[in-house]
Amino acid sequence: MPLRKRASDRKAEIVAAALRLADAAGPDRPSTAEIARAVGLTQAGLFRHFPTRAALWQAAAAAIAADLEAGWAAALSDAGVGPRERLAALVAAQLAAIERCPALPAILFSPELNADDPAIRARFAELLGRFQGYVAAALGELAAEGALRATLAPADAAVFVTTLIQGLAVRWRLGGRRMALAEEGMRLFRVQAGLFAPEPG
Amino acid sequence: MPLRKRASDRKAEIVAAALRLADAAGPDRPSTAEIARAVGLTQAGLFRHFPTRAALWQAAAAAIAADLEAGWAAALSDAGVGPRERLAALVAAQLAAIERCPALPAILFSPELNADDPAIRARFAELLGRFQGYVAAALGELAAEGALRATLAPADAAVFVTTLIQGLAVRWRLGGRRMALAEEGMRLFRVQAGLFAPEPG
DNA sequence: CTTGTGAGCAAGCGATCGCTAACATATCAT
DNA sequence: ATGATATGTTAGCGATCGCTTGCTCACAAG
Repeated sequence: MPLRKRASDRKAEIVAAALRLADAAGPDRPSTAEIARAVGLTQAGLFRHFPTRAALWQAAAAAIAADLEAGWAAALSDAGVGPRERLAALVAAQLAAIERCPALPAILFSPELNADDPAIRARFAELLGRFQGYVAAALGELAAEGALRATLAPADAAVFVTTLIQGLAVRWRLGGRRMALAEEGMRLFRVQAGLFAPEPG
Repeated sequence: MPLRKRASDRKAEIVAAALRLADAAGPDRPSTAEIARAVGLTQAGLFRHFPTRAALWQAAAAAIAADLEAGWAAALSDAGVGPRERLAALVAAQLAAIERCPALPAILFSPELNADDPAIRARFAELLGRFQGYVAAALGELAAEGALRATLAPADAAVFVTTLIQGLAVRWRLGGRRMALAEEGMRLFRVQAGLFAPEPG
């Protein structure tokens, strides 16, 4: 094993450590010294790879965006059968992404990262909007099929779905992650989807 | 007007300023200097009223708890007619509390304040559990009346209700508070409650 | 009018923050 | 083998952090 790692590997390592630490301390919270220690570097060594602390978090934001988008793409492609399966795949992908990076909700929704950096803020807003759009689109197709209650607007249903995911993630985090997020999340999602179905009468 | 204020007034003023600033910067974020400037004191003057910075946030947590509990008590008492009205009153009270203190969700759910201070963490966990309990109890009564779908467990329904509130609060905050939280929240709650009702057949 | 106390300020402490400069060495290309 | 480059280190900068010290003075009680 080489004593020194390639810059690309180090960058990924640093970003991963930052996200891991952010989960415990809060978004934007871990200091450069903490992050450096986590990857076995001196604090100054960090600045070989990122010109500034803000750049580090921009890279972290980009990594998050890439991970989310990959998950959505997979959900939208291999579940091509119908809107019902596509919706479930989207929810599953989102829950899986949160399990992979528990700091994700805190990072996406917290003001710390957003406040300072308008670029990150805009990027995250666009990300959240995209997911909301995918969910709403699937629900719209369900409505067109008559698979949604007449009294339930697809946009409202999308709010129910996305707030359920986000709320469960927060609950999972606060509860010390004792429950299995994906399993419990999909169970509740199926219950919710059952409520969306039109009355048989 | 006296040049100097009574300590009790100052304390309340300081706590209010801290909560107001926390909304913009994130929980636990505003420095003692910022808070002091907001109330027209020097940074050192702050420590006449709170022995430590942590004590300030403990007082803020207590203020939040008192506000929430007062809202719940009102909702539980004056809506004594039935579980349906009680549930709506609880949701309305929670939305109103969030409108009064927009930093509330961030403070309740963020790790910054909780991580350092186990006392605050426990207090907030108890608060959230209480609200969840009130909601679940009302939904349980509805179920006993046969006013809930047979396939819908009251505990699951309570998750849907609380995650809706919390999710809307985050959305409200991120969207720059352009929507009217209470109005939109109650509208969506009513839609959701409609989904909970048993099928007429 | 005096006096004790409570509410405030100016100044500065040690620690930590993000970041830079100067220097060192592992690794790669030739 | 050797020079160039990339990946590190040590040391330290200025700013800011929470907090303490020593002092001032407004205000209420006697």
